Amino acid sequence: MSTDEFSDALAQAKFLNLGNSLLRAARLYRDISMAALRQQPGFERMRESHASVMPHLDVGGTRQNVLAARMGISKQAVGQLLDEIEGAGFIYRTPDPTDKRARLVRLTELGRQGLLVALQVMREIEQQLRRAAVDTEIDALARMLHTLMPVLEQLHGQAAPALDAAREVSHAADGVSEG
Amino acid sequence: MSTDEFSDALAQAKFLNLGNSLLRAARLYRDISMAALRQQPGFERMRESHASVMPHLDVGGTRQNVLAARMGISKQAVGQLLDEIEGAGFIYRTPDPTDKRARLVRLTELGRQGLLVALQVMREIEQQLRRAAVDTEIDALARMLHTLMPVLEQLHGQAAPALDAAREVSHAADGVSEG
DNA sequence: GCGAACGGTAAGGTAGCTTTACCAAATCAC
DNA sequence: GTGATTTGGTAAAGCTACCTTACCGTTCGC
Repeated sequence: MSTDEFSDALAQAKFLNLGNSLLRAARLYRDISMAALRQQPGFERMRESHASVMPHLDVGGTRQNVLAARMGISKQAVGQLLDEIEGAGFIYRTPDPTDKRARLVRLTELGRQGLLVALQVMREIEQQLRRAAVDTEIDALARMLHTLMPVLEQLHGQAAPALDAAREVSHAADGVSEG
Repeated sequence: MSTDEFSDALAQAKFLNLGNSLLRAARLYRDISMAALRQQPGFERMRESHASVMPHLDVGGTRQNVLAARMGISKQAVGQLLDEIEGAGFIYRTPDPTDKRARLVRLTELGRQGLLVALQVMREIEQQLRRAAVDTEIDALARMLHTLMPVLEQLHGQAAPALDAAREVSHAADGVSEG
């Protein structure tokens, strides 16, 4: 491969990158909303991980293992996280009357208010986006992400098997050294 | 606020969430591509952070502080990261002839191959998406993210000041306790 | 030439997870 | 009903991917 060919490929890699765009947009959105949230009285010290739990809580209370499953993280991580959030006053835990091993996680009044504020913040960001960009694009973006998600989930399930064709290019590391 | 009203708000929070969709899509994309990359011989132990450096490298070599600036992380983090990637054989470092303090980071042949494989993997994922979804939507999605990015960047710069209106809802924590 | 700025390293800390190991309650097997 | 297994949760340690503070040597501005 010539240096020119490689330069072209490199340039392509920098621009043809849907994943990177998604990641950057997601991070910006997250940082913007968290900054706004932390401006509200009572939520100054809220962290992203705290916020990520809230939408998974049911009104009637939720078991920790259910939270873990919904969030896709380990029970231990959930337990740790909840310790912090409980300390911050957003949730409380009560024993589950139907199972002596289990505990039910519930939002405190402060936690409920937090959720509402977060909701409002999200609406604000959307409005700002609509104001600055072409209005209909926001809806379209949301719709697209929604339709693409199952495809991504499926690819994620199959993971590598579906992407064997990449091997065609990859003579990589077959007798390559240099430094 | 009634429980019903709150339930509605909670339900809304779960679905009206552009940021969450972005984040989930981004993570899925990332995990899919990394899994595919790791299937290639020579890249079994590559991590996401490793991959994230590669596209920032110039053909002629790049200084570490430049990398740090481009990636938006500290010089120390870059140094650490590069130690690992150097150990894995993807890059090498040479003294900068024009500045005795600096070192230039360059891709090894293996590193170049890695970039090409990554590029191919990305193309594969796009093809899969196009196969499964409406073809034109992928282009539109990329275009939208592209147009929305500056808006997000700007909001991120202003951060909270632009989102004061959220305060209208937030009587939160004004004389709230309960547990 | 001298102080400030810059390129980079060293050491220690933190967030947000994971893995392994465990306990007690609940459920199943028969 | 008793024993084996599963389940809800905790404990402790480790890991990744950063950051902060502190520092050293080089180079630049003037």
